[in-house]
Amino acid sequence: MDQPSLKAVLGQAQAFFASKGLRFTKQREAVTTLIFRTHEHFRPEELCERLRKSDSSASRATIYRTILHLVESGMLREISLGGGERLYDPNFLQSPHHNHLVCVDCRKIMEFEDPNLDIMQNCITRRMGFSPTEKALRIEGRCDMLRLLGNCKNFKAAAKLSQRFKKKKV
Amino acid sequence: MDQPSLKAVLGQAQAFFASKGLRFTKQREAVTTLIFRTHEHFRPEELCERLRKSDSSASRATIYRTILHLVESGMLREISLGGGERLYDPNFLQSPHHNHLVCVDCRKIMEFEDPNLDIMQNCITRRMGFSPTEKALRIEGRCDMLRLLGNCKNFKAAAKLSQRFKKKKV
DNA sequence: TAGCAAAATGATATTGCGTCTCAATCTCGC
DNA sequence: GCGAGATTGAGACGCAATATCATTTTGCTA
Repeated sequence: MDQPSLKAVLGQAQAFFASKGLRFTKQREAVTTLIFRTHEHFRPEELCERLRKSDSSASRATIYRTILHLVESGMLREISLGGGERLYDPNFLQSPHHNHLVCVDCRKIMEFEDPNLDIMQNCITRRMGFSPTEKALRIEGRCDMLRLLGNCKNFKAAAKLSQRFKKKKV
Repeated sequence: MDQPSLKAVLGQAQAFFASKGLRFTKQREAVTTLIFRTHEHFRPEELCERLRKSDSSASRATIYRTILHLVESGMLREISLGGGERLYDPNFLQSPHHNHLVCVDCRKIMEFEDPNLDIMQNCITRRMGFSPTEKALRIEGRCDMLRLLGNCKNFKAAAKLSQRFKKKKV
């Protein structure tokens, strides 16, 4: 799907806040802009960091509150990796039906769509007595980076590389 | 699948520890027993609580360490709900291929198996350049409890109920 | 059996992330 | 301009998980 311009996104956010009788303040706009300017998944604390580095400003409390609002609006969604980590995904505006494939080794996340999978997901959900939501499904796999590294002659180097790889926020 | 006796499970754990040159101490046995005596998903902190109430004992540190070992052994697996919560699932010994359906409202978890889904999962994983793991897949849905509660005449009561429902560790 | 080294434990400190509180500030409508 | 209600930000707080480290336990060997 075409990706909506930042301007359109901000408009949508503003409309949502208005519909709730809330104000679209400078801070909320800054946070929203920061979130939707790129298409990266992010951790709230990262966002705080990024905002601190930018010229705009908003306190941690405000950032967390704004995230909650945006989630409520449906523009932003939480996705959870293992390890109790919480990420947010700003990409549901472009592709409302995408799912996530997570690497169990390095936590890298790939997005994908699959209509057949969606159908099956709905069937199973109903079969179990639940009702389907628009929410994503998550699959785990192995992106094979570690296995490839394991084949290196120099294991030390491989280990180091894999460490760096793990730390990289994907 | 038949569920293995606790004795067999303990034997398997002991064998794993031995294979790693580790001891199967009183504490580790107590933790392992507590985990596999029931088939409930659990939070580490809950386990600490349960152990404190029992006649055996192990410190929090030991409990966390034992959990890690059991995960490494493959007998125990981490499953993640949303909200950064971390649960552990002791049921992969009986049904190695089951998946989880999680209610987005109350976090209730249902286990299910579906060979077709497994096949599709494998296809997608490979298509994306990953290799499949034995790891579970997670679907989200709505168990409809909240919707049903919403139909109550007495909304206050419904809200309270739903709160209790949310708090209940399922 | 005594003694040693490695493994294991447990009390405590520390970290990280998220929430809560509350006084100060802002904004909108009157 | 005024007042009510919304918003903000600084800091306190809570909780889960990890790290540290002195002490204890265990298995092995002399």
